[in-house]
Amino acid sequence: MKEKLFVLIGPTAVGKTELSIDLAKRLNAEIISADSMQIYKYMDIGTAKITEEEMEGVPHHLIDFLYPDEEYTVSDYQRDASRLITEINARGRLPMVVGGTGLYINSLVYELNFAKAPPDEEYRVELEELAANHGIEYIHDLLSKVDPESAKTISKKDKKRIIRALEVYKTTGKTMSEYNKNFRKETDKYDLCMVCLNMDRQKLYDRINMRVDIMIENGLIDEVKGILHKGYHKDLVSLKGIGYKEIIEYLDGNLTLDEAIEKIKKGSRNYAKRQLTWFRRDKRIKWVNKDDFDDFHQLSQYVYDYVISTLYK
RNA sequence: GCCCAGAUAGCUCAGUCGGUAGAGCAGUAGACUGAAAAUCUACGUGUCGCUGGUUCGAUUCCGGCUCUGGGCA
Repeated sequence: MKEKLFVLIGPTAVGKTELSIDLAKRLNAEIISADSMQIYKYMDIGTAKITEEEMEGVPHHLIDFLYPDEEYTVSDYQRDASRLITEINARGRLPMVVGGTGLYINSLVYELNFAKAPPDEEYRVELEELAANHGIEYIHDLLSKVDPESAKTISKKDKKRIIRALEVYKTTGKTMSEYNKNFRKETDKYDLCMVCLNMDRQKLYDRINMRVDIMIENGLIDEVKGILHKGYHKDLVSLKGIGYKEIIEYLDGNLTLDEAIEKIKKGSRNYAKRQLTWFRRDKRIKWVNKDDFDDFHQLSQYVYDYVISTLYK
């Protein structure tokens, strides 16, 4: 008998948290977060992290467990979340993955076996410098020589992917395209149920804009200042998150507060759209539009029934 | 009330020496294999404010009107 897994995804600010708690209580579930920013301590307001009270006793995992300067990758997430899914099933409870980070989700529901090439910081720096001195095209040419197949699919401007592909080749001696042979194979490891919560685009954008204003009111600026005062450097990956990088620009005097706020709103809107693009391609996902329901209770009941009928038939 | 400047894409504006128009931003769609809230790709038709006139032809020139700034009273 396969392990059960319920995945609840959706764009930022759609209302996943509220729904997840209601469902978790009724489904006897534990929540595994799939959010690449909520993993960090001290980053609460800007990531809209759930509070202890809001959890209402539902156990949460992979949230608030790293310091902002700790490195954590998709591969780590895959390992940790898979282990938790097994443990929670063993406890006789339902593991419920909730979040919006598409790559984290895919690491669980597709057979992504990441190339056995952990990040090589030194080499990355070396390539960054080459790109800075000779242009990105220069390192793209390097890639063309060792892995023409990948070079063809990676844009000449996509520095990050070019570097990663070169890195994979350097550490493993095999090309990225070789590792990509089994690309996007759906996992059959789990008895799976996936739901994506969505709503009318304009309403979603209104909610996002409003939520950013509330974050500012709730003290996002002080939160960022506090993190910097603890000695964390602004170049950390964690502080590149939406809401953090812009407030840092404001604190540095490169933006006015209004400009920073507008930038956070726009960044969040664009992000929400990218999330939807990401989710759309997985045909296993059941889409649920909030606008189709009169109230929260009706929505929750509908999703509950769907989960029961797919996982416990 | 008078004078001046505007009115063109969702927004800010450019432009057409008269042949129905294009930038930035916003937005839309897509990609994504160890940084992923990251990174990257593609996409520009709108009664050129309304209404008369001149003209083969007006968004463009001329008149009137409406509205918006600013100034003078």
